[in-house]
Amino acid sequence: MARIQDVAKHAGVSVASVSRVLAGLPGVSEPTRARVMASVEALGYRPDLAARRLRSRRTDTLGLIVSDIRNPFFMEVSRAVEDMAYANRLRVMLCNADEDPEKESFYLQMMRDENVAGVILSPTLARLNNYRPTEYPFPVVLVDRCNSMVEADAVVLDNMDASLRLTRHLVDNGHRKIAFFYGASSATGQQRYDGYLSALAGAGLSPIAQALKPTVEEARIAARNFLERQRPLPDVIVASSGLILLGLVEALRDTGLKYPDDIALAGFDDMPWTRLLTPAITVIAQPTYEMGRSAIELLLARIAQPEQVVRRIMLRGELIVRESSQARRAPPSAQQ
Amino acid sequence: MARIQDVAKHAGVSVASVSRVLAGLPGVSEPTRARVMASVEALGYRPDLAARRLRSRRTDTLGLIVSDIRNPFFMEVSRAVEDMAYANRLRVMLCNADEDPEKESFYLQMMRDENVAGVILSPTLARLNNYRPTEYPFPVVLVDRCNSMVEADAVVLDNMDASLRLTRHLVDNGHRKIAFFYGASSATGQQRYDGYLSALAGAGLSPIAQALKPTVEEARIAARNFLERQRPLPDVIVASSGLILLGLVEALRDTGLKYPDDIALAGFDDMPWTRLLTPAITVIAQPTYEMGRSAIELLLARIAQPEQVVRRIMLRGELIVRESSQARRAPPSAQQ
DNA sequence: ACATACAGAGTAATCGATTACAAATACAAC
DNA sequence: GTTGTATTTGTAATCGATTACTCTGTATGT
Repeated sequence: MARIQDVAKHAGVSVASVSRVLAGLPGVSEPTRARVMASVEALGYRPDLAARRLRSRRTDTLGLIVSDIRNPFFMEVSRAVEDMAYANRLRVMLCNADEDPEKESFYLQMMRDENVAGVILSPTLARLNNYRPTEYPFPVVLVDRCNSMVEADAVVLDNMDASLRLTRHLVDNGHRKIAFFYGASSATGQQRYDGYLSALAGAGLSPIAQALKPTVEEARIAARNFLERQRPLPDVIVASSGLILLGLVEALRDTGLKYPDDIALAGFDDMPWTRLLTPAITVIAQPTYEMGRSAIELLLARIAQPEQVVRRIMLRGELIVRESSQARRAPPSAQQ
Repeated sequence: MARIQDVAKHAGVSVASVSRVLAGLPGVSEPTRARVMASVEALGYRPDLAARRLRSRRTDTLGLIVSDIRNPFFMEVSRAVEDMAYANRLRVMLCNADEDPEKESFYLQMMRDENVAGVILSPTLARLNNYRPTEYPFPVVLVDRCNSMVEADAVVLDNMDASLRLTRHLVDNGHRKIAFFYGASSATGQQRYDGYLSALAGAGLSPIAQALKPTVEEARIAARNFLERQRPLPDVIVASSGLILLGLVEALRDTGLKYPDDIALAGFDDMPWTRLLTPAITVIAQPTYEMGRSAIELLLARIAQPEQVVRRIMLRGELIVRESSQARRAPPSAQQ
């Protein structure tokens, strides 16, 4: 492996000149620059990142800590971040905290150790609830999960609004007994729950809620129990996330209930299968790619300007109405 | 930030002793070890990774270069690798080459620059076809994609066998005109095509094949054209990957054709939606998690023993028969 | 008592870059 | 020709760890 010394010798200049050329700094004459570049090429020189980072105290690396990599939502967000990072010649360390505060802490510690330039984080509820920005030696942008208490750059969906619109749509379609299955371990689930409550209150209806861990299996089990025990059945069940929605669909399958006739269905996240199922499923689609892109933009801006004012980007979810949310043919509680 | 010097001073020992304690090397007395640990604790000392890596010429980091992170298959593989890495206190740099040889080269170069301990790679066809193990300064384990020419550690599905069994199942069910949509840009697609051909040859049938780029959109467009133009329609279409299968289902939806009555369906990869659709879809399920786990095991073994003999792990796909592959009620070309 | 071995601890070289500072050179103005 | 200024280049310190090597002091065997 050629070192900067070798390049300097080969080009007949000092290491400082080589370093300056490679860093693109001014104060190098054109002939020198050309000779250095030729030598770099000739020797196939590649700077040693460890040495560079040690001396310069910089790493062109970002951290991305998502709470569940299997969730297609985070998948899309990661992809957007990857794309942007690639375009900016930055490295990304992608970590999967798995909704586990301990793993999350481990990875945040790792980010410190790696001395990353910044982190994009979708925090667990525990962390968000006592979030102190000063705790981290690097800028952090929150993604997907944030609340109004927290003073931090963030990119989130307007969860309250989206959930409210989704629930109103159901009310408008004649549904009266509206159940809500939501992930209790994230701020997002909470906010969507609040939106649901708010819509119900507006319509004078009472809530039927079920908090659970936001995984397909948990949702499936909870929903199965619910569907078997709860009588009379509600008109419709709403899922606060794509994974929970999937669990619901599986539970319906398990119990032999048909939507939307036995019970209607709606949820968050437009996944490949939501429009393929028959009947297709009504959802709030999130602008996932846009969220990832915005997050990294906020982060890069913050890195460039550490003292900039805190910015929060709130994006609007798109309500996609499909067959699953139709009211029963002869709804007992609806007038229509 | 406390440095090792500060710890040494605080504990009243030399930096060498601190380093030895932290590395868990022998030759340190118990009292010294205890004092050092106490000082590390007291100062909240964390070793500087850049310095450590520069001096030791080691990075506890692995690279994982997948060809398409949106493909649920690679998603699961990544998760397995992540899990294992977390358990071994290793870092993973996850990169998405996006089926693009240029991006793949970029990331491999990045792995060199990062001086990673090893790489898990699902190579593009171009790279695999003139793969030279010696080209890389780190051990590489191939995952998902390999062929018998290549002398490299690898974890793959027995694609030929799986595809053969899937096709035979179709033949056994009375299908005669069997179309195959496959990804032309990966070794995997090729091998599955070969398995298909082999099964057809065994049954004295002739192939109807369609090579394409392995994305949902490409498959959807190609399938739509195919379904509109091709007459008579084949009895069944097989997709060589989950993404292509998804595109096929969408194309059927687009053209209003019903499976399995108008045309039957089967494919690779058991995704969340394959069993949820009605009719559910017959697939070869891959042991994805197991593949990721095996890949990292191979890699760690190779790192520990560089001169070990090359190993290839070939896993068996599981045929999951569902309704989508049933023959037509009154099949014109089947006897049954 | 003396040589030998060995465990424990310390000193200082080293990894390969960046960068502060000094030195050299070029060029313009007087 | 001298001086001053700007530009280009070089020298050497530095980042913070690891590790080769040296130096103790104690134990063991004869």
